[in-house]
Amino acid sequence: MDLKGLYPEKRLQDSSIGQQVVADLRMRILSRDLENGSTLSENKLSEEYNVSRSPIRDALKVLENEGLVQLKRMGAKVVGITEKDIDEINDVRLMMESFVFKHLLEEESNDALIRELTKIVEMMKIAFKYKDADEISFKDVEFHETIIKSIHHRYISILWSNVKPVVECFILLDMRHRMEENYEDFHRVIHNHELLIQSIQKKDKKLVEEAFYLNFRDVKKGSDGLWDDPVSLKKASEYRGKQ
Amino acid sequence: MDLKGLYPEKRLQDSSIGQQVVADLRMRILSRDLENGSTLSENKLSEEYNVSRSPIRDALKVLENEGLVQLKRMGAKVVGITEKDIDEINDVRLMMESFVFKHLLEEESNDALIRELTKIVEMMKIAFKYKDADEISFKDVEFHETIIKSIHHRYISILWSNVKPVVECFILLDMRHRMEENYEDFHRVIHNHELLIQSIQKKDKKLVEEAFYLNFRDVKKGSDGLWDDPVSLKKASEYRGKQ
DNA sequence: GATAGTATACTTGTATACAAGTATTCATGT
DNA sequence: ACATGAATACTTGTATACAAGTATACTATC
Repeated sequence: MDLKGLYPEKRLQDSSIGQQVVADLRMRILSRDLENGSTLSENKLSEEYNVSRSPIRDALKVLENEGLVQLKRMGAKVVGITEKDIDEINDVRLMMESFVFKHLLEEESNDALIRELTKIVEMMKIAFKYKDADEISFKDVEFHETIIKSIHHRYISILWSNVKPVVECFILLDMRHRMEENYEDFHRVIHNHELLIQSIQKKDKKLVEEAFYLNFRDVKKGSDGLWDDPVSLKKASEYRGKQ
Repeated sequence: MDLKGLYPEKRLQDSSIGQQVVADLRMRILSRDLENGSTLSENKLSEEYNVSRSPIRDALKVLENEGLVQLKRMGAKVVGITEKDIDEINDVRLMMESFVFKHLLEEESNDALIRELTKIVEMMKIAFKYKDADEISFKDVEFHETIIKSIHHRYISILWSNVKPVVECFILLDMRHRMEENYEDFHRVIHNHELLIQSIQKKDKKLVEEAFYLNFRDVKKGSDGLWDDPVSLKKASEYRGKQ
């Protein structure tokens, strides 16, 4: 099988071919390696990846669910994402996390959650120290996932599982981009997460919303223009760290 | 192919076998025809439905996305839904529609939307007049979908598309149940939708949230106990109208 | 040259075949 | 009686084959 390798391969260790193809295609779409509006053919893809049509079919179905392709009568049309879509994803992330926080207020203690989040941020710092953009990304996603899952609300978890792959993918590209262009940004990224922990701990509704808002706004600012700039995107997608 | 036929067949006219199986399995899971906790085998299902494994596989993947089964190493474990899950679905529906309304406030005119919603409610009334529980259900779903899609927000639409099938399914069962047990409820169902239209028209944030809340609360009240009562569920699932 | 009709090369959806892996069962040895 | 281990019957994931349908291109006709 011939993946483009934009997605960290160690994360695909025990995955089926189908899942590997999904991860690869997703990265290719978000990084514009596959042009928006172009049409993917199951046959051509299966040739390109040197696998049969079965895993390709599976992959395209998953991508359709995520809104990255449209399965038409003939071929899968690449939809991809623009700057506006990133804003919209963050819209719904903010919506979901606000929802979660409302539920967090009803719990008697958040100690376990706080502890877990603190651990993740500490690991983010290590990843930052070693300039490992990918690891920072995964920890970032894990941070937010941990918050969401903490309220054990089945349907908010299902919603999250449907946006998570795209979020993960765009954070990966975003962080790689920052690592090259806005290195100092990471201090703020980490600071924002610490702020979030504090405000959750204080159960201060206003503070939390501010922290959420700050986080998503900084995310936007740091990568401004990235998603409509094919050159930066290509660079980011091919970034492999400095070590 | 041998479907159980719990899902209105006319809606499956041009669907692929895979899609038909999804709809059938979904209804069977929600109506407890397939017991929660039981394990589905691709082979057994393909025998039962007299189709090959391919469409069954597709179906199970879709159901996994919706959280109705868990694809384990051996077999698909039926998760199904309880009364609590219904509450949680309505939680996220309320969250999503509140989000949508916030965006609606920013539009200069909602006339087209109001017109569309009014049309749908009128059709609901006709469906009610003819005691067509299924058609009422579809119009109910269409009503909420119309609101959600009206703001042309890609990711809220994607989220909706992921919960829609389950919502549709549980509304179907719910309405069939009411048609037999709480017939008079429909007046309130329709009234609630009219209320919702009015409050959207007035752009009154408070009124809308009240209307949303009322709608979802009444939904809950009207079908209280249904989801933990296998007998009622079975009756509802087999309901075919009085004509 | 324009148009209608046909042939061809694609497409998807389904069926089937196969390989690799896992649970279960049953027999064997202690 | 109980543990160990091999045989069996399952499972999934992938590959391949086929049927039915659709777009494209070409040819024949006006």
